[in-house]
Amino acid sequence: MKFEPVAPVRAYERIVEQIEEAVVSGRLKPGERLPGERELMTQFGVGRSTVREALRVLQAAELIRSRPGDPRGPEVLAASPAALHRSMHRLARADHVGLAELLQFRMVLDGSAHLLAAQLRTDDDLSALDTALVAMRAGAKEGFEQFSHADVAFHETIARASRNPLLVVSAEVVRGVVLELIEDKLSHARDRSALMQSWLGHHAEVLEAVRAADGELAARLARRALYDNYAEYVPEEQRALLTPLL
Amino acid sequence: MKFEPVAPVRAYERIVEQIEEAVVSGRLKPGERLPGERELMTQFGVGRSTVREALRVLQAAELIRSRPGDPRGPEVLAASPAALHRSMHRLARADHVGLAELLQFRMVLDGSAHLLAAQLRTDDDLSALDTALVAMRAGAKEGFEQFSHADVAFHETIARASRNPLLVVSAEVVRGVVLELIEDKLSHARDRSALMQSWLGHHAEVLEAVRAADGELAARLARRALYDNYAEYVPEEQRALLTPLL
DNA sequence: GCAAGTACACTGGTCAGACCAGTAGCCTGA
DNA sequence: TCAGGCTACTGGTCTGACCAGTGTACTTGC
Repeated sequence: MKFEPVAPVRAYERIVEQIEEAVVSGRLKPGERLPGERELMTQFGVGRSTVREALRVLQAAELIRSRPGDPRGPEVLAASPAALHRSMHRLARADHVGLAELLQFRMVLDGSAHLLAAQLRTDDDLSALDTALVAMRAGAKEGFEQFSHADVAFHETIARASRNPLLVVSAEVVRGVVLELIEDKLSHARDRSALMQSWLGHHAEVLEAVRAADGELAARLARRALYDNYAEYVPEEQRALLTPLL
Repeated sequence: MKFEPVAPVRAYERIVEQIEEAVVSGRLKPGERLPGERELMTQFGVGRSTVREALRVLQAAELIRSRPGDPRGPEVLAASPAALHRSMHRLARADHVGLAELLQFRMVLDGSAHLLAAQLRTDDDLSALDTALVAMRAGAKEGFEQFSHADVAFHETIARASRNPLLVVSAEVVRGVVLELIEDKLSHARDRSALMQSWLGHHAEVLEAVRAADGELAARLARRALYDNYAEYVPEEQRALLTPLL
């Protein structure tokens, strides 16, 4: 005979559960409104502070948003990767997850995205990629920031062409965290224009592989590009984590 | 001239920022204690409800834990993937993500985990995998639930051997969500023992590839095993999403 | 009739004070 | 020495209050 350990369940947690269930199950759709706090406290039969703590938790999870003065009540938000981004960022800043692991993960995700994109891409995807690459060439002349924006757009186009929202979101999150970790080093990079030229070359190659529907090649090129551009910021003894992916 | 939009900053958010900064920067180490709520309200110069809402947010982010009655105050927790797990779970349950996408993502993650595990595995990893496989064989005789447990353990051992905590967590989360989506169908499966035998065969093959340090083979086998076992639950017209990974 | 402006009811954010169940650690008595 | 009880204090919850700010409906001016 085995018993489960029990933990006291706080009132606010029960409220969070109920509302979260209603949101993720789709019974409450994005844009819809929750009753106001005073109404919720009668519906749940608790005090306002309890209701508020529940709403705080839901708000921190990016499920709802409440603004003072709005008589329509708290708004149910569309699912967004913001919470995922935050928790991954926190985890990354904590120990156990360094740049090496992040970069490795990004090589995995980006590589797979390229693989899938190359095999599932439509003509629309290809032309979107063409324009993205053109924008990168233009951005390279204007400045590093514009170039970065265009670069991000290119990667997002690839991810979208993979037809997998989880891949899109994860890749986006990991890319963001990686960039945050090295943006200071990147901004001190000596020869930015050489950097941008190198990236442009990589991207053009990748695009050709995608156009040729050669998934393996596109994936390998993408991973290689990440390695070439970022490995120098990874401590030397950890680069062994990355090389198996090349 | 461009101005940034401003959002009013709530008092509790400032408190969250300060404490979070102290935690992630390492100024507050896991196991250490925060002052009690009444003490915090004097330090921050706010009311107790404000302090509590801040603590709720931090608690939802798995940064602290507070228990009533403990005179030492709220405890700072070690960084854990629990929050990441929750947010990814929520995102995956949200719409736009069906079984096909989940399975595709899982094939990507598991495949990469196997690839890395095969190339980075130590002898300890190999013996852990051996015992996991033995446990699966034993579990197959006892019942489906024991078998499932052992199967999960095998996958987790692989993931850990990949040396990437992000991969471990993501794979675990996606596996959990996939299982949630099809557990009812799985429990109605006609011939469970044949199912278990098939899985056992797949795992043994994979293990040999890992032992031989053949990453490509291990990855391909792992993806193929997932496809063979789960593709039947994916609507036919969406299986095209999965085949590029085989 | 309609647009601009205003008043108001109500929202969420915050505070103060209170009560309760439950805990950690001390303190007592054997 | 140690089991058992005591107590001061914890976090969880409730009530009631005030405020700045908002959306709506109404009024005003044209």
